[in-house]
This record gives sequence, structure tokens and C-alpha cells, in this order.
Amino acid sequence: MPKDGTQTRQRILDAALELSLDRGMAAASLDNVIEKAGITKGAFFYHFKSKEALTTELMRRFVVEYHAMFDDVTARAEALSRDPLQQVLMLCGLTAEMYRNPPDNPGCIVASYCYQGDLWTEEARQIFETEFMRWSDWILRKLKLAAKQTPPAVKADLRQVAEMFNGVFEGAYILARTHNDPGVVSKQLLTYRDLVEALFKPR
Amino acid sequence: MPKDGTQTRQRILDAALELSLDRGMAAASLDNVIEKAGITKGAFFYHFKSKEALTTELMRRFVVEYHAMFDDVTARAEALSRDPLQQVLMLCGLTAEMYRNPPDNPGCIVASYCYQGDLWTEEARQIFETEFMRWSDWILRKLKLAAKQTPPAVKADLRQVAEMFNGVFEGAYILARTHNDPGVVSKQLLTYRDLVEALFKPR
DNA sequence: AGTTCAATACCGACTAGTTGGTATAGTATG
DNA sequence: CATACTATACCAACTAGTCGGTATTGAACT
Repeated sequence: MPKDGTQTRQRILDAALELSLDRGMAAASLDNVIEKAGITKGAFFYHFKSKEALTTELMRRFVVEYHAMFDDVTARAEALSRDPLQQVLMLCGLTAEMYRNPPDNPGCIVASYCYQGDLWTEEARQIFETEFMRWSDWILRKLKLAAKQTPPAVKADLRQVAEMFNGVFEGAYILARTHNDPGVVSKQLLTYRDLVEALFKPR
Repeated sequence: MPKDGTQTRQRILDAALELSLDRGMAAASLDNVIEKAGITKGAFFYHFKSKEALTTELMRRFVVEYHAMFDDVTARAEALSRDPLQQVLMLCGLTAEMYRNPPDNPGCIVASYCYQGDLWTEEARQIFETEFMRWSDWILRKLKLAAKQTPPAVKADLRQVAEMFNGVFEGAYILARTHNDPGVVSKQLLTYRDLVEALFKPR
């Protein structure tokens, strides 16, 4: 049986993720990655054929994880209630719950990558768009069902309301950095939930 | 008439802003800036003593402009209505109006800078935080007045609702990039307005 | 009027160090 | 014995920043 290299590979990806959220992969050098991962140049190029290969792999890993989180959270929300509005509110609550003990400097690689010039390829864009739409499409479907039960308090573009989930999420990461308070991520998510609830409050 | 260097200085700043929003200043090289500004190395270092000086100056210029925008928009909102809730709704509407014809690839240097490692100094953080709070504090003050007139439809943290304005704003820039649609910035701002309106809809 | 002078605005070659990437020889591990 | 590395040397391109020089200007002096 050959030596297991998956650990080293993960270490490289973890280091790259950290650097992505700190300074962005365009500004991070391979030496930075190598040092943080505690390996050598040879090991790096054994696992990745180029820096670009690393960045795309990092993106893919994020999508897989985020996708799994979506499956988990939506499944739990749908199991907890039959009411579509309640399901949306729970999606927000459950996601917020995951950020109750946030990392020191929370961030999202989508936000990082989209300000990274050449790294922000059309392919990367589409992958992230697809992932975002998985969330917003689910929310939109539920909101439309909710609107049938209770007409919204004001006329609002439900698609934009649904997409705002992702927007608030990404925006909250930025607020977390400007206010130096990782806690705002969950607080913003919960406040978004409250606003959606208000929109569908019977009158 | 003496030779005017302020034009060149502006060209450098404009080029740096564009590069900031494209790939971030940490990844942008001075050669990039120089080429985009159509000048030479000598000219650059005549106007700025270092790359860091450029980035801080860029930040300062942004704050001055954003500050002016705040003064303008809040003054107009307060002139158009005496009702605090209406003033908040108008702030959103007027800001959204400014993004009806958005640039090709809208972005914010706050979002860019906070993922720029060393460039994201404590000083920069505080400057941006102060600027964000100017907006959210104004909104919060108005929302508290509105809450006295009409109790909110749901119990919500008004401070978080106020801060969400900045969050939605920044988040919308990211959505604009992932969806490749500059129009979402104004749409998100208007949707935030609708949600705030729903929160204070009399029942 | 012409000459001198200094300040401003700018040019572009140069340097020391860093970048992503290659190469190669050797070592440890299952 | 293949896999998974370490260590080191190397490369061309690029990095931020320096430096000596130059062109243009207005004002002071003759």
C-alpha cells in the first residue's frame, strides 16, 4: 500500500483557503501556501500542477461543502414544518445557528474570488451562480407558496427577496470585518428572517 | 499658469480604483497602475511616496465621496417628507436611483480592501466602520421614531435592520458579479426598502 | 528684453528581491 | 517497488522602489 497523500493535499487546501480569506489568492504567493501548509515546493507541485489548479480545486471543494450544507439545512427545515413560510424562517435560523460560534475572521471565498481579476473566470462565476441559485430558488419556491396562503404586506419582488438571503449572507461577512465582530453574520441572518416573517404577517 | 499635476494624480487614483475593484490592490502591481494611467514610474513616485500611500489615499477619496453622497441623500429624504419611516424608504429609493445606470462591473472598495491582508489595517477598518455607521445610525434613529408611531409587525433588532442597509448594499455588489447583472444592486436596495416598509405596515 | 534660478512635473534605466514554475537527486513509507 | 515526499538549485518574468536626468513653467534680477 502506498503512502497516503490526501492529508498533505488537505493541508495545502486549508492553507490556501485561509490565505484566500485573508488576502485573496491573487495576492497570496505559493511560498505563502507552502509555508502555511508546512511542506516544500516539491510536495506542492506533486499535488497540484499549477497555482491555477489549486484555486479551481479550492473553489470546487467550497461548492461541495456548501452544497452539502444546503441539503442538510433544507432537509431539516422541511422535516420540522409543513408550512412553506416556516420552512424559510427555519432555513435562516438553522443557518444562523451554524454561525453562533463563528471563526475569528469569517469570510467567503465567493466574495474573495469575485475581486480577484483573472481568477474570476466565467467558469468560476457560473459555478458560484449555480450554487447561489440553489438556495434562492428553493427560498423563492417556498415564498410563492407562502404568498398563496397569505398575501404579502407590501408588493415586493419575491425573487429579489429570495436572492437577498445570499446578499445578506455575503454582506454580513463584510460587516463582520468592518465592525470587527464575527457575531453579526448570525445576527444579520436572523434579522433577514424577521423581515421575511413581517412581510407575510397576516393583517 | 503653473504646470498642473492634479490631473495626473487623479488619473493614477482612477486607475488604482479600477484595479482595486478588478483584482484588489494587493494583487495589482504598480506597473499595472502605471500602464492604466498612461504614465511612467517616475511620475507615479513623484505623486505617491509608496504603494501604501496610494492605497490609503484611494481609501480617503472613497470616504470623502461616500460621505458627500450620504449628506446629499439624507438631506433630500428629510426635505421630501416629515415622516421618519418615509425618510428611510426614500433613502433606499434615492440610493437605488443612483444605481439605475450602474457601471459594467460595480464594486466597492470596502469589500475589496477587507480581503486584502496587510492592506486591511486597523486604521482602514475604523475609517470604513465610521463611514458605515454614519448611514446605519441615521437609519436606526429614524426606525426608532417610526416604531413609536407604529409597532413593528414582528419583534426585530432595529440596529441590525439598520446595519442591514450596508450589508445588503455590499452583498448586492457580490450578487451583481456572480449573476453578471449590475442591475441587482438597485433591485436589492429597493427590496430592502419593501421589507422595511412591511415591518412597519400598520396591522 | 534677455538671463538666471528654482520649483514642479515627469521620464526611463536600474537594482535587489520575489514570483510561479522546473529539474533533479535522494529518502521515507506502506 | 511505487507512492509520497524533502532538499536544493535554478530560471525568466515580474516586483516595489531608486536615481540621475530633463522639460516646462513663473518670478527675480539685470
